[in-house]
Amino acid sequence: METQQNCNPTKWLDGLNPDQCRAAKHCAGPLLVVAGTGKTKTIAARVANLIEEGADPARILLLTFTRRAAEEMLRRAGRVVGEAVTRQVQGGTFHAMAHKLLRIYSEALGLGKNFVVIDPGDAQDLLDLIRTELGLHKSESRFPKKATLLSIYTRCVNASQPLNQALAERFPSCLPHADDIKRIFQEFASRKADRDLLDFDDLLLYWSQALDLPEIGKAIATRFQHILVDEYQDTNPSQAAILQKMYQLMTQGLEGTSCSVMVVGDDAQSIYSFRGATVQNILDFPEQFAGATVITLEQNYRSTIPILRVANAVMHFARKRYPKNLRSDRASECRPELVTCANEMAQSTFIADRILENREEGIPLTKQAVLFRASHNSDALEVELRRRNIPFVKWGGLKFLEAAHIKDLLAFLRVLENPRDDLSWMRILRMFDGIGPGRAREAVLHLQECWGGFQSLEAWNAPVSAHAQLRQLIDLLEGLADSGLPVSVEIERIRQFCTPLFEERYESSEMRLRDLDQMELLSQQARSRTSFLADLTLDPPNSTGDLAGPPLLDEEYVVLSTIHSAKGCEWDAVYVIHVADGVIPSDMAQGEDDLEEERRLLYVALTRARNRLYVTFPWRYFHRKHSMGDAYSTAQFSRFLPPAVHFLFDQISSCPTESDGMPKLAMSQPISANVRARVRQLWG
DNA sequence: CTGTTGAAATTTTTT
DNA sequence: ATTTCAACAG
Repeated sequence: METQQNCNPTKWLDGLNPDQCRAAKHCAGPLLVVAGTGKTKTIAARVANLIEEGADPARILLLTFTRRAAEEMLRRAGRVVGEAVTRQVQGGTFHAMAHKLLRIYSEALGLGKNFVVIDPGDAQDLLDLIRTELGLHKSESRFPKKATLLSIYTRCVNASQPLNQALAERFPSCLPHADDIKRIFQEFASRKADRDLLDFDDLLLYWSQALDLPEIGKAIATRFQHILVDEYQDTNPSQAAILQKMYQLMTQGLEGTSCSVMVVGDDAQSIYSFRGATVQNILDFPEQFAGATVITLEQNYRSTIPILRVANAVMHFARKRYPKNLRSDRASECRPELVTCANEMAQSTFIADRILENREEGIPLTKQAVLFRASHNSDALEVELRRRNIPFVKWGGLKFLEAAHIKDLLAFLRVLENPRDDLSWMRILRMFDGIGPGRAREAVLHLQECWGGFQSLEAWNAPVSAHAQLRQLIDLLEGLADSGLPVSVEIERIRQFCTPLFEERYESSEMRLRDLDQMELLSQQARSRTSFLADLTLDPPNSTGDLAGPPLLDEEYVVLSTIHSAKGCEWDAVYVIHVADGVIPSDMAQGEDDLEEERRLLYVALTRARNRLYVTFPWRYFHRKHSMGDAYSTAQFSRFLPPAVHFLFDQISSCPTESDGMPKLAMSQPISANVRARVRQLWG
């Protein structure tokens, strides 16, 4: 490569251009790197460089957006300095790191030793519970639902906005209920505190608060010497505050030693404002961190020139642009394709055909991905791929943990972990005959008042229909409570207990029970129940598929992913489907800022492609909304791809009448028997 | 209060 | 298609 002449001939800096090299070798102080691509490489090189220069790997903190991203970077760095060394690097998401630190300092912080992290689903349930208790569910005008309540709450906490402002800006329809919402939130907060429950937002909040305490703050911050943060454009004010405090305390506490903070991001790729993220964090970095060095990486290493032209064209019409001149020297004859499909079926057919064609031409399935706005956008395609035996893995779809039966299982584990977790108690008790929300609450109240181990449940005046089940429950919990048995054994016993209950309660109980077996398998790797529960909530497996074990290296599959989940990834061939108005931008996006975020979302999708890019949309699509009359309507191409930019594409129109009679291509050679088996197992 | 039934409303993105 | 809500019988 021609770009390495300015670098030292040190191997971990090989292949970096001068700017990347500067970022990797930056020794002390704040550093902002604004970049579209080449970030992963730069961060990995910097980690390696720090270690080679003598930094203690255990005092490097690498904060990323997903755990997968952290692993990838450390894997790369590990190739240079050795895996044994990079394993010591502290890496993960803000939330996971918060959890780790809070476990260490829980007592000093006045947190219960056995605090439990609750996922957004639990938080919603708790909000719902409070809402009904306060009798707000039957007010005359429609009261916001639990999901809405949680997003309002999250917004207030993460953007540190007062409730009224958040409501006015993002949820104007809820403004009339402001007072009641406030009451719910107050109760929500105090109840979590009473029961030692922390939701995702609390994790950040507690970390931030802990840093304000003189002793503990210093102790936490000086554990580290160098902090690196990826995807900084998608951090929220709460995370920025943590970073700022951390750095301040580090510089105070480590006088004489050099320390650094590096953030990497791209304002054009900020797509998480719905979660409170703000691009302002990147823009304000030089002010918030005095003396910051700023490096811009303008060279795009990923995409070919024709692909980059399309991406740049999309951003060209952006209302607010932070000019960046992305260059590529990857010439190509191959122009992106803009495909109008007659309907969703035709779109699926087109994609499946192209995937196989590209595979014939030497692009393995693993280097191809289909991206879309909403997870259900791939429904029809999934049917088609399955029909043709094309293996695929879907990212970011239904969350495994959201399944009722998995929550049931976790409720048992949580009660063992923290008997004050009344949410979980309610969940368990409601499985029994004759116990509904009312009785369950009664029981929980009873337990709270006179807790003396699990047998206290016996003293509660339960309905006769549930007596036998309750007796069994007490035996189960007592048998497990302080037994020191591994989690997998606990799950095995719980499974036995649940089997008759599931068979009565659920339609497809066999499938659900098999899921519990998967959980048992998964838990065999866990160090303890505590860590098993925490890992599961902070880094949930996406589907049953993730539980079937790590995919083998020789397995071939196409990735189907929401655009959000595709962040930071790249593929040789990328298909972006459903690029229609109403999908991208989503009908939900109302305000101008929302629309701009949708535009960036499309930009992110397009720039995932290295060599080949296909943009498709179905012209006629089916409405589920009004089942009478007009079930079909016609769509238009996304407004972000106006006719003026169509010349950058090869334009194709695929008609159903043409392909109807044609023999469909199918996977000709078996890819590998175990993929088949796995695919069958997943969806059969 | 529970558990069932049927009608009505509602669909983004995720640590 | 799924979830939420109201109404009613036990």
